[in-house]
Amino acid sequence: MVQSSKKIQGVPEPTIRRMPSYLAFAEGLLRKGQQFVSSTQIANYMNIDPTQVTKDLSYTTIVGKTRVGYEVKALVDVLSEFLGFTIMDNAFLVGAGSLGSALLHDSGLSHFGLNIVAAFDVNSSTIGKKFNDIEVFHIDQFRDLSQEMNVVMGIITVPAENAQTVADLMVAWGIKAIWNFTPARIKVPEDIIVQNTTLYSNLAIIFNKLHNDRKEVL
Amino acid sequence: MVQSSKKIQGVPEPTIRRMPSYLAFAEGLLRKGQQFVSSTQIANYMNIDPTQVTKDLSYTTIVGKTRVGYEVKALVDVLSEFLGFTIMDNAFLVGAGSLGSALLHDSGLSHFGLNIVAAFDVNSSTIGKKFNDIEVFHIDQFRDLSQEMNVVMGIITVPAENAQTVADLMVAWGIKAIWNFTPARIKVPEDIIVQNTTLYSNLAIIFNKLHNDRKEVL
DNA sequence: TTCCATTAAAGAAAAATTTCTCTAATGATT
DNA sequence: AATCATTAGAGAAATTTTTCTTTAATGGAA
Ligand SMILES: NC(=O)c1ccc[n+]([C@@H]2O[C@H](COP(=O)([O-])OP(=O)(O)OC[C@H]3O[C@@H](n4cnc5c(N)ncnc54)[C@H](O)[C@@H]3O)[C@@H](O)[C@H]2O)c1
Ligand SMILES: NC(=O)c1ccc[n+]([C@@H]2O[C@H](COP(=O)([O-])OP(=O)(O)OC[C@H]3O[C@@H](n4cnc5c(N)ncnc54)[C@H](O)[C@@H]3O)[C@@H](O)[C@H]2O)c1
Repeated sequence: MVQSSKKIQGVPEPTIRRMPSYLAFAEGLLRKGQQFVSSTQIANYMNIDPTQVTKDLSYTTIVGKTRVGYEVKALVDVLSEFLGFTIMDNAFLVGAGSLGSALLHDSGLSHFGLNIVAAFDVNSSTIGKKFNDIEVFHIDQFRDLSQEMNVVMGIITVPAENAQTVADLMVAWGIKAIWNFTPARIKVPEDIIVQNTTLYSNLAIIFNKLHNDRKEVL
Repeated sequence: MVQSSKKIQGVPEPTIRRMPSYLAFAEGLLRKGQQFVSSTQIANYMNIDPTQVTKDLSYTTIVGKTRVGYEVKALVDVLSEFLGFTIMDNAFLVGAGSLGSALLHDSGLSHFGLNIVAAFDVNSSTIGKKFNDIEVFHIDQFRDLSQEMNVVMGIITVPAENAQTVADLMVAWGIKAIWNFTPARIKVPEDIIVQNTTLYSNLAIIFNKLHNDRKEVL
């Protein structure tokens, strides 16, 4: 694949995927008042190898104490910081349908550094509504608002066939990253970050295991 | 990690994750009336390497034609079959809140072989409601219904702190696979299949790229 | 105090996944 | 008819990710 010439060997993607779960676990421990947590404990919770945990955490600045583990409070702080959950990024959501409105409702997103400032749709019956204090505007107002607010991310939750149209619009108005929930793959300029989140991939994995287990009667 | 003694080297998980997108693309081509599709075309759509596509498809029974590619209709059939989307599996959903009701609304799931037969909640204001013809029952009715219908999958969309309680309940009533949308990791017997779908992982990946790009001004 | 078991961390090894290379086939072009 | 360019597919190589091994540290038990 043709990539931008130099690719600064960053943090492995699987590592980044696991980190929000480490964080969620650590936050739980913090609430319960636990002061230290070992890689063994985290690994047990996650159902992975303990060395995987230490290796993952070695990408951050945290240092553990032999025979004790990591300080829970420090772990929460370091992971939040590392994952970029302490910086608030503004986002627009386009397609305030069933999935879109669920995302608007989700306060977890703002907890993790994503601030959805407005939603857009074309369906007149949803325009003007508010979900969790986020108002739904007509898509034509996209232009004006994106310039006013400092919006870096666009969330696409329209039907798959409209994904490209919406993506083009987002690119045109200077959005830097797109979180695409449709099964469609969108074409955007190279410098735009795209994250596809296809729930059906997860379904496929469950089915694969489920149906294989059925055959595997031995 | 301690795994069940023999692990029949199956299809790579990354491959399975890509397949639903191949399928969605092929279905689109089929609707447009295109008869053949090459790995190059698929790869271009997916933004991956063409040999990745041929390698992935080599796990299925389809055979391509040199200089022509794969027959679109056959590709759709083979992938649907391979991914288990032609077998209908029954599922229960627990937690008919914002995410839960979005999933109930989503007809994509039934298109991909998942038939949500009933939903459960504890909130009296949602009990009795219907989403997309799927009724919401009180969680206490879980027992009776799971025995009547042949339900193999449980979908968890309750707040994270209640995930384990719900999982225990699902296990107790003979469910084989759990699709967990909460950030919490649940503990279940070894033979139960668990698929965690944490949207915040995707968010972490976007932020990582977005914030790195900001620094990487060179 | 002495010993022991548990732990983080670093590096090596193994395993999994992706990318590259080559070959043979074949439709299209000259 | 001959040539060319594109393709699937197989196997090798490279890369990435996970797991294993070793070392050193240290809190708690004897
Ligand atoms: N609902 C789910 O749980 C779920 C699950 C997985 C994937 N998805 C995917 O998410 C996407 C949305 O699904 P949904 O269930 O929310 O659909 P939906 O029909 O409930 O919502 C789509 C919304 O987009 C709006 N819209 C359509 N075209 C638009 C445009 N050009 N500009 C702005 N708004 C537009 C519609 O008016 C509607 O409100 C689909 O691609 C679907 O495959 C949904
Ligand atoms: N909404 C989203 O877009 C979103 C995104 C990512 C992750 N999530 C996760 O999904 C989960 C649900 O989120 P949500 O936004 O739908 O929350 P929600 O509060 O809208 O819905 C939760 C529902 O579960 C019900 N419930 C609570 N305890 C229950 C129990 N013991 N048995 C049965 N039902 C019970 C509640 O009555 C409520 O209806 C959370 O863990 C959240 O982190 C949600």
